[in-house]
Amino acid sequence: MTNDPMRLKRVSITDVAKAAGVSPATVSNALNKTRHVEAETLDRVMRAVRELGYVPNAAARRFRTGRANSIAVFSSMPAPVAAGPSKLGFLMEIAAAAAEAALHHGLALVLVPPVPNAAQVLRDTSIDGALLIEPSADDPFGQILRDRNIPTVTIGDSGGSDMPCIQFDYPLMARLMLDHLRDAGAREFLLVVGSSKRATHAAMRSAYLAQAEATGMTPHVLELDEELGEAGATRMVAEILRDRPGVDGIMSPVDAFASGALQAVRLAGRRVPEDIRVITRYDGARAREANPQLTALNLKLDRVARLAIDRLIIEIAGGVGPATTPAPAPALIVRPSTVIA
Amino acid sequence: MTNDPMRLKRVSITDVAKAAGVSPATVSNALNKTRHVEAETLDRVMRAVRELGYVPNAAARRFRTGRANSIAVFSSMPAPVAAGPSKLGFLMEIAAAAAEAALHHGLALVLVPPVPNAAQVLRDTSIDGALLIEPSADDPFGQILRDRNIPTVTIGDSGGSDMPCIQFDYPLMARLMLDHLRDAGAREFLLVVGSSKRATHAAMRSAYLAQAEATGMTPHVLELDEELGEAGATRMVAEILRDRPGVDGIMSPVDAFASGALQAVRLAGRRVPEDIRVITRYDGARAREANPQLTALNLKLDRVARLAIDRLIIEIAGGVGPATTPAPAPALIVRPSTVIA
DNA sequence: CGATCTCGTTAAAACGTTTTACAGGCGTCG
DNA sequence: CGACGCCTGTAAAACGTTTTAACGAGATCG
Repeated sequence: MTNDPMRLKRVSITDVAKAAGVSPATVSNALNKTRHVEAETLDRVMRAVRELGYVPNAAARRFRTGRANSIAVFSSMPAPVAAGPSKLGFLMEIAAAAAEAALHHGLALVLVPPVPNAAQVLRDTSIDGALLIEPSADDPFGQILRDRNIPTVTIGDSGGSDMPCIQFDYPLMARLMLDHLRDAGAREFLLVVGSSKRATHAAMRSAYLAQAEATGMTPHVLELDEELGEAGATRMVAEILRDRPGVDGIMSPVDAFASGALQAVRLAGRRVPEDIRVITRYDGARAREANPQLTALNLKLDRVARLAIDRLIIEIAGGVGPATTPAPAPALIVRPSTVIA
Repeated sequence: MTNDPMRLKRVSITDVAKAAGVSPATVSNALNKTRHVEAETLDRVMRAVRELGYVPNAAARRFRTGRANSIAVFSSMPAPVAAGPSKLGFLMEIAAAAAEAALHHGLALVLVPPVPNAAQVLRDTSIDGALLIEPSADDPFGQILRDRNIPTVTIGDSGGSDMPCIQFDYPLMARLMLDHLRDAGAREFLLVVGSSKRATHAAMRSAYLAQAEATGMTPHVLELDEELGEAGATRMVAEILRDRPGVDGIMSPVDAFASGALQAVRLAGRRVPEDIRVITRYDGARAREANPQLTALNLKLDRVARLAIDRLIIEIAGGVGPATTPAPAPALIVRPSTVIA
């Protein structure tokens, strides 16, 4: 019924109007309930809609109203440590929960993986708002989103911008990891962070250094380009293990680095966790499938994603909301990489 | 520069035209390279664009051209067995790879999780095409997509429709699983399938029955509503294990069912794999994080997703492509749930 | 009873872009 | 030299919807 053989022109609101004997404006009002229309008229309109199989042109509507009914989720974490086809990570976990939450508010979620030409999404498709995951201080997506003033909520940390943020408690995360390493018996441990300007690295580093000073431990900080990914971590950590035989613990906020470190330990012929304990922050596929499985933090990303969507809705509506919303407290998940089963 | 204090009206193509002293049409042609414009004119236009900070209105463009520059990925697998915030699955794995591939072609990917109001995405946002994952014969999304004649590529099986398809080799999948179970020593095994009309269930069932007949094995098929998810599988499989003490193997195309079955075996006080071997089809988080880890198939979903995107591009362009494209052959991943380490 | 208000409806404008049809200039060919 | 074609540019239409301003009819009020 709805489409005739020769791929006819789609039926428009004026066709409906004509069929129902009313004006296009009335049809619009009837469908969107923007103004009251008399019951009898409404009925005629609805019947015409049904008979003609009218379905509103989303593109035209979006054009006219300026509302896109969709939001995007970005992450500037480079591919080697973020999502990859087989290594679903942070981004995808948030995307899954966010998509569901967004849909609940009538918004579609467009998924923007960390590839070089990702910014073109902002040029070629219209979105009402964006989620930005753990931006660095000089985040490229952050720049563009701000320039276009697209309502944006950041997840983790605002990266120094004034965008609203679902704030991770980085100090608490660091403390959980540090304390657990000590409790597990480590006395001299290595911190592996990324070299980007992300809050997670900075916070982890300062908490680590503070603790080192307090306990008199000699600090070892390895700073790694995130592009190097897991293999890079293996290589660099192996070097350190050779130079600093006293190291008996490794912590990293980046799961790819931790899992790379695990490799390095194995290659060095040391045992996990007996000789060296390894702990990471993000409990993703890498942590759970490592051998031995990695102790990590439950970041409760599904709840974080929902909070972010809720906050973004406010922002899009032009309402005023809190500059930062605290994320739920992370919880330690103890696994065999730090304690003997 | 780009936005003045009082949140001024966005600069449009006519503003640029005025500033450059040309017509809007020329600006359009200059930007899109639809026609040649003289070098000197082009230069004036580009300068004006830069100075005014013009950025084309994606919504208007999409409205005018009818191209949305985005595609959607749907799965009608109910939430209990498909993606969930913490159980990233089939859908998300394909989405991740598809998003990357799509972006490569200048298309954004909108992620449509299996929630009740998912169909509204088709009403409220415009898309050029869709990916539909393993549709059942009476798939609700399939219906709508066909009605609206939105170019669609199905993944796995076309669900009886005439949509182009990246075809899984279900018989081969079944054979790999059946043969491996036998090789691992199982002699009387149980097949757990969903009750929906999906090709995977039908193919698995018929291969199973054929093999049973050929080898003289008494067949046990458990058909389960997909909505029941993992817990439902545990309950029902437990019952069967009680009634049929001879069962020494369990296979299921659905990872949630297999992992539920694993629970049932444990509850029954039987050992995996010594007493009962368990094998599943989809190698997702559930399979890899189960205890013991589940033997499964590598479906090479990243390559499947890329194939699907390539095929969809053709379909959107109105070109003619193959009705079915074979997916790469699956490969068995042997894990402790079927053989002793 | 005239003025004012409310209610349902409508005509027309507006959104920003691409595209179509045309115009003028200039070179080329017959 | 006229006809024709090519090249660069432009005016105007078109896309389908929402929104604004206005309109007529009836009700209400002074």
